[in-house]
Amino acid sequence: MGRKRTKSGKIRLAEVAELAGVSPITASRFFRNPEALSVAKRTRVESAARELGYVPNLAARALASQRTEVIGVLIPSLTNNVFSDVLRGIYDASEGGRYSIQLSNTRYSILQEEKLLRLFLAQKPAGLIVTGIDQTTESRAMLEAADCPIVQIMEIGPNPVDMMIGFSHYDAARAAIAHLFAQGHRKIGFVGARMDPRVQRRLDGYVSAMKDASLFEQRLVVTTATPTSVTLGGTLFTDLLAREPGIDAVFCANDDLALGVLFECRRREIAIPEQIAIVGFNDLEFMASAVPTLTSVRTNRYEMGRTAATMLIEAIDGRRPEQPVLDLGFKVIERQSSSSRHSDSRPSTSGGGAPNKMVALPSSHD
Amino acid sequence: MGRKRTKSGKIRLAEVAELAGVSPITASRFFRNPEALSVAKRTRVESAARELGYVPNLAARALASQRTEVIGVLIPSLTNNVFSDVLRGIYDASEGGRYSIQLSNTRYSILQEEKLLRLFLAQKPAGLIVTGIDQTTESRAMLEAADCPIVQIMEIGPNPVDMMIGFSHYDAARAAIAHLFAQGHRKIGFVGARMDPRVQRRLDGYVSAMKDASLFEQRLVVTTATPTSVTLGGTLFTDLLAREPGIDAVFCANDDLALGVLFECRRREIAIPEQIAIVGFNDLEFMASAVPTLTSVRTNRYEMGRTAATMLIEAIDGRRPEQPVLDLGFKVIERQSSSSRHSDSRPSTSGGGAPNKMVALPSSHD
DNA sequence: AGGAACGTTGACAGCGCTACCAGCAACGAC
DNA sequence: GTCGTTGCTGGTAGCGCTGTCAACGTTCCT
Repeated sequence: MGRKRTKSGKIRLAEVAELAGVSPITASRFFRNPEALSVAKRTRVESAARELGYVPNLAARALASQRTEVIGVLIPSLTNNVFSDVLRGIYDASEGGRYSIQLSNTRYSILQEEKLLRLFLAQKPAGLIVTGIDQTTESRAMLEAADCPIVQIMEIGPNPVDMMIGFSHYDAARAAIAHLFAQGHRKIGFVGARMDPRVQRRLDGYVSAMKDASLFEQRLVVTTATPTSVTLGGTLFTDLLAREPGIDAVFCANDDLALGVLFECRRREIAIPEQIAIVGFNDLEFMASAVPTLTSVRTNRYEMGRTAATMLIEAIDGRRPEQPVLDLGFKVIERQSSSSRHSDSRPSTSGGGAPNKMVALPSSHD
Repeated sequence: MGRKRTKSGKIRLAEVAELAGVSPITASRFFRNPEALSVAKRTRVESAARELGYVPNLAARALASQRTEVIGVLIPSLTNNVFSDVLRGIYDASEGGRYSIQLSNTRYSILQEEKLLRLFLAQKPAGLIVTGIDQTTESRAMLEAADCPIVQIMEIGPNPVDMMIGFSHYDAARAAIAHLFAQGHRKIGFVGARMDPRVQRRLDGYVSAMKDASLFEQRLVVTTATPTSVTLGGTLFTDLLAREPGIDAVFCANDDLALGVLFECRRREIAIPEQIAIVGFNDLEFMASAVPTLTSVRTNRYEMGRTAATMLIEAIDGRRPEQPVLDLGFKVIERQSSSSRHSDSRPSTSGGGAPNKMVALPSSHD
């Protein structure tokens, strides 16, 4: 016969209902849709629940309702500052709500992503946030078949699975190069690490801008599959100089590399920006504080995470956004490392303070 | 009458059991303790499950077994590099296993931590990882009453709730100051931000080392509750110089501040280490690559996360570690920014390469 | 006044799995 | 030959909650 389980000692919904003098189902409704109850019963259930310290059993709820209140998040890296900002936005937006975040790390592998996706979908998540637009065809099929809202983050592109929020890395790179052109630079090198799809698109933007100006040369591009680091910035820049000593500017695919280039210039006593200009990507906090201050392309990472989670939760609750694809754009933040007007240089004090020049552009979808 | 639920269309354990020609309970055992089955049934269930593409329903499992396979992780910040390394270790160690990670951010508030703890414990997690040893008495009571293994990470101290892994921030700070003393520095300033309990203990270590040498002065200490940043390093250092222009070294409570101090010295044309030596804390990657390279106290953050999760999972599975408190120690990595032997300076090439001097010390518990 | 429409409530069964115990066969000890 | 003992298997009864539908009372309309 049956078991003699320890009954877990916890307060159940039935106890709350009994104390409140209502049926269990009414008590259940109180927690899911309080407006459906009469005010009298609502207050009775509320005080009963409080008095008993009732906490719903999520496992039972998930089993009975055939759905979970879990939002799956797939990101390629936990180390990269870029994703920690996005994550913070996601967590901030989900905090206090009924949905909990289930995070997994694809390590920049789309096969790993596919595996994790399979795992996630088997648990019927309430929603999914996935990074980028480069999934395996298998992953893509699973996402399209999934019966939950999905947000793709970090970039925008054609054929969204569902919702999409990000910006055009291609356009952002072109804007960075346009800025360098405007400052009079011509022999502009590209330094990139990891070469994940988004970095690749920044490279594509660089190449197209250079080709448009008939200035592209393959030897101006130095990339590696190695994960990014400040040290690597110095190494790649050293390679670039060896190949083409005559460069007058470097566009770095991210800010860590840019900082590495800055330090390498210091070691080699190369004057910035007089001899070589530097532009980074993402506008991490330290860029404004370096000596000289470093130009970068600002991206709205925290906002991206926050908005993605907000949109997703709205969609889960049945309020789909009017605008399923959101372009958060970017801004080229001009600082000393690429400024030809030296009189504009900021005074030699701690970073921050003086407003930076900005070139704001919405990225166009192509 | 009953409902006409859509039956979710998914394969259930009963179907697997039927195809394998065993009872559902035997099939269930296969997934939890395969050794308990005869080899014949084991293979039958295995192939049946594979054939049907069976995925266990975690909600049903959790409901029936009265426990979840969730490990709760409470950390104070998602932005801080320090925690992203720890997190990466935790995720790496849990990957592939049966436990999933539930992460929450306390934002350095022990009240928020208490709230989250209550939330977590209500769901009966399989285990918990909490940051630090400074919980509210209420939190402490909940942790002690919790019937799951718990690991406290980031530091070690007396009275562990259960397991503990970290190092002594106090001793690490003392070692950093001892190193500066050995290099002949005497007027050593302290720069700290956020002032969470661990930074506070680094300050305590600094104060005690200075007092031991009869060199302590209150005006050598500049701190703020503001979150840390590179820019803030410059600002605090500026304050420090204003108070005490005669300092010959700065101990920074973390590496971001140290980088900010480095840049501020550049702005003020203060020679490092000739006029002022700099020591940071954590040894983030960029420290080895800065110009000059920056001395720091290396902490084993990834290992800490990894080991914490591994220990916790072992404990959940009933194999408690012999050593419930683990001191991961630290190392003072001496680099140019605090080296009085200038001939030792590294050649002007990209960072990395030449081995660094190290002073390894296990932290003593006091 | 009769009935439709609405708002509110409750009974019932069951979501998919596992704890508990019992049963059964095989084997060794006495 | 009988009695444990061990190893494997299965039956039963839930775990705590919610979907479905029916039923009730009230209001508003014709």
